[in-house]
Amino acid sequence: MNDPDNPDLTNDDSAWRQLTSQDSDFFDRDTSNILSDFGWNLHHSSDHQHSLRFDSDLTPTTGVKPTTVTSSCSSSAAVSVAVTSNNNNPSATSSSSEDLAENSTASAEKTPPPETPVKEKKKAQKRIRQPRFAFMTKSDVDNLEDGYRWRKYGQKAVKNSPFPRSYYRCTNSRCTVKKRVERSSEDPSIVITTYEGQHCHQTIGFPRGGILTSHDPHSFTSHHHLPPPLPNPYYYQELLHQLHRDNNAPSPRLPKSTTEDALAVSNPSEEGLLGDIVPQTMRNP
DNA sequence: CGCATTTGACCAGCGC
DNA sequence: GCGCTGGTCAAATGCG
Repeated sequence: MNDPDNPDLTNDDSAWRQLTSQDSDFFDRDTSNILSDFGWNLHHSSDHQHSLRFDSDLTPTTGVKPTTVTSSCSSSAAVSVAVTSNNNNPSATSSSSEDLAENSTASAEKTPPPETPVKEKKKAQKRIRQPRFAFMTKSDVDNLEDGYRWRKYGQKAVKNSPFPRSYYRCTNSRCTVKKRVERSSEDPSIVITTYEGQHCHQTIGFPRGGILTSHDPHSFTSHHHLPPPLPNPYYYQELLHQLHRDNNAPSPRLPKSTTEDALAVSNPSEEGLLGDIVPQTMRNP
């Protein structure tokens, strides 16, 4: 990889195309329109900032290059979005950074001593990279309610951050979804949550259909003393499905851009996950 | 008692 | 080979 602090980002020119606000009239449209071009929808609030990042490899056979879309809105509704879709085509991603999720899970199934059948079984399992996405939420609460139950299985101090990173697994025994939660070192009020994998079951907390939309800002603003509610979990699930479909479809029209642009959006020297996810424009408005 | 959390140990990957 | 870091395991502990 090119930057250990930002394992999800690579400087590999062949692996990334990048959009920035300087990139043609494509960005004259607002963020929502941009996302809708990908079949995605953006939901944001006026006083809670959300940033989404998708890191998916659902379509290993498509020729679609990994794509990053970043944007920020200068209006009072502060929105910053970083969307990345990575296919799993080995030829398209020579950087080992693309294998972060796989590595992490492989680590979880570290070569076991042959004495335990359970571990042998684990070893025999073929790891499949899970789609990941991350988003930022301004909240005093670390573990935001998202409709699923999570069991904490680890906590680690993170380099360049005074705040530890917590690791959670979905409590559903058949569900392999994990999430990482950490606070931004620059803005402790921001919680960075990274999901890996897709739930294979329904939520336990939210009724289906309660998706928050940008047309309903009060969904956020009326709960100043509560952790900002996340959009309905199905929202993210559906986004991932959208991503899958789009990656199988003809490549969306994207203006070409330079790697320099890509690097300008996320400074590799920034701290860990934050530097990976948060566009510069959001961190330094 | 069952489940969740805490926390030190362990492992793999990577850079030097 | 060594050290650093991220990620996970698993025993101990806490809690309802």
